[in-house]
Amino acid sequence: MNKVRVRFAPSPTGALHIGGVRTCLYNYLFAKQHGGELIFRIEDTDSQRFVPGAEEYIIEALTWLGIKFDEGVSFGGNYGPYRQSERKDIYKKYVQQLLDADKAYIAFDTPEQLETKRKEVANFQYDASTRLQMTNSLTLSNEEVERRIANGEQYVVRFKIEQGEDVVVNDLIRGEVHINSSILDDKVLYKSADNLPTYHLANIVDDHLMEVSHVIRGEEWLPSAPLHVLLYRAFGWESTMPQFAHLSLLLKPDGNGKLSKRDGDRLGFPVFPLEWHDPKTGEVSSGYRESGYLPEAVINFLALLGWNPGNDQEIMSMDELIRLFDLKKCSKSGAKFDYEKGKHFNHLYLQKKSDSELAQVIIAKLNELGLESDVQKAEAAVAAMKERATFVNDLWDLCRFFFVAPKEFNEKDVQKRWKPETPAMLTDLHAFLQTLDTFDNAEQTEATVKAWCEEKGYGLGNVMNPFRLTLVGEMRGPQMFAITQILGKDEVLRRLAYALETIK
RNA sequence: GGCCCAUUCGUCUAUCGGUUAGGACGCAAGAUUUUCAUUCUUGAAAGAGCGGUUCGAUUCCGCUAUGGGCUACCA
Repeated sequence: MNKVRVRFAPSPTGALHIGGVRTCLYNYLFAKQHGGELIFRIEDTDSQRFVPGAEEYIIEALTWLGIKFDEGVSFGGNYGPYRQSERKDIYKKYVQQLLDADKAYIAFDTPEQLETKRKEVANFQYDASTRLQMTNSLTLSNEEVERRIANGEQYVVRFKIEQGEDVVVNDLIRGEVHINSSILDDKVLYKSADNLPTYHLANIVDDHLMEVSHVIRGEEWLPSAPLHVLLYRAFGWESTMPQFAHLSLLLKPDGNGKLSKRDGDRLGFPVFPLEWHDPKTGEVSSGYRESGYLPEAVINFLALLGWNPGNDQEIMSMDELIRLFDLKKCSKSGAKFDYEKGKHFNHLYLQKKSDSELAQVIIAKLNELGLESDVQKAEAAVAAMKERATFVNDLWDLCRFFFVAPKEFNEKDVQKRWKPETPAMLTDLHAFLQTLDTFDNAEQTEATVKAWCEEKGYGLGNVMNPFRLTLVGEMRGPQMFAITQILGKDEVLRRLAYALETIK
């Protein structure tokens, strides 16, 4: 196999969709597995849809996820420029080549004229059967064409597709896909209005010039793949044409259709890797990073949506994914996006993090709130609580009570656990705890307190449940004596006393 | 409408003609627990339909149905 060179080539029209992230990931895995290169190209041939900030967003998102490019926009390389809007001269040359070879022609039909044509004629298509009835260089004299251009009349260049040819696309995932060229229309390759090519032309020229070996992209491109094959042929580049692999789409979790930007907010999960502030609408969309996801978890989860290693293994690091990834094992059918499973992966990856690393989240929050930050205590709290957390953001909610004493007590829990005899018992407990030196050994404290309860004839539950209420404020949390150990004697006694004063 | 792609538990999927159709998420039950979780165990849960090919089809072929994509001077 020749040198593997693949590209990820988004349009800067907004935030990078999670499906786009997956496409990029697969390209990355494939490139790394074969010791090849991943190129980052910006396809901004539609000046109308350009959104400022999108390019930076895409780079930041992929960097966060650990996907690295070898060359491209902002990464350098010898095949630039990598932004299509900066390659106008290159495209112009190749369009001319097609024109000279009579494989393309100039057309003056305005969008409005085409629009009315489509309304008049059912299933109208600009192709071999209709092109001779239209206003183009095939029906106009050379002089007339030149006159119109000289007059500044706008035109497009269309690809002249011959009819009746069986075009074969050899897809690495789907096998051979046949399409008859008769159903293809004479695609617009170039627009004089903005001096830019359309996707199809730019794509072929760039992939050829950048020596791309494999085109791994979404299934939405499969119908135009035959057109691309025809273009390679028209340029005489068929022998070096890249191999194609069309990935199945990510579908909405409910109902029908492919996953869209709107689905995230509608169904309550992010569809973007990072939070996105739309500069045009001012709309804010949530992101995986801000929601407390770990990049490793997102990668692992995404990799499995449409691919699997062929066995039961599900947990894989980026390195393992690189080693195991296989285009042939990519599924042909679309995958509904399963948010619950994504959460599960994040939970798993969160558990793998060390206490000291996760404690940083608590420290940051303490600093933010102007509270005293105690690294040891934060680590102990995280150690006690992390297994309950799904997201990084859950950590503070879970650990909060260790650092902020309850001011109020959950009413329902009080009703259920705070019995008439409780104040007397807890007052008694308070006095007893005062006699202990330290709570540093949870097991020992537990044994001591249990023995005391027994001696006093107090039911364990009658003491422990309201005791928990006084320390936590509600009936939740880890083992009681893990709590007392972390809080320490002074704080425990203080909370106990406060609760006895407060709860009526 | 036309063209293309697809179809195994609710969801993601394994199976390269012969299996009690496996795993994971989710769900249910049980165990653990002085609380809430976590965890563990167990369970329910699938080859779209109809025809072929074959000794034998989830697996190969065809049709139908269903889902998806494309059908722009958007990518």
